[in-house]
Amino acid sequence: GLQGGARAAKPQKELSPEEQQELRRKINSRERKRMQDLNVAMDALREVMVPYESHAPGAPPGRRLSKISTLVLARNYILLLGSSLQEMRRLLGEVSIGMGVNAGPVPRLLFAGGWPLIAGPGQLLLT
DNA sequence: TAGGCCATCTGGTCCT
DNA sequence: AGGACCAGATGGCCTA
Repeated sequence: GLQGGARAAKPQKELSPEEQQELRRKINSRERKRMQDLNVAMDALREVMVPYESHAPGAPPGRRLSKISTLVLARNYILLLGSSLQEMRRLLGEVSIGMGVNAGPVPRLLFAGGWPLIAGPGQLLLT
């Protein structure tokens, strides 16, 4: 019988060592391409995070963000945007109650200029 | 030199 | 069947 189960599908035809080598080369090449595409996406995200560069945990000024820092910081920033939106809606609600929907100045949203530092040095927490 | 970060290879599993 | 996705292993490079 088939010891260990018949799950592993064996190739229709046995491959010669040369063919095996060629197959490996193709698989490796695809994997490299996949990881390179991932890195292109990571760079695009990094580009949007440049204001963080000098604040990256453990990163001296001018140092590019590591992958992990890029992801953690991006997540934190998204979270911050979410709460900012929530706060903005709350303020807008106050204005419309006090002055009517179409009247009055729109409350100024105060952004501190640049990106808030969410994760300080040594803080790489996913919470 | 130890630790962090990274690219690559590899074998396994999942999906089309 | 073949490609995509994933995680473990390994070795190189760099910095404190």
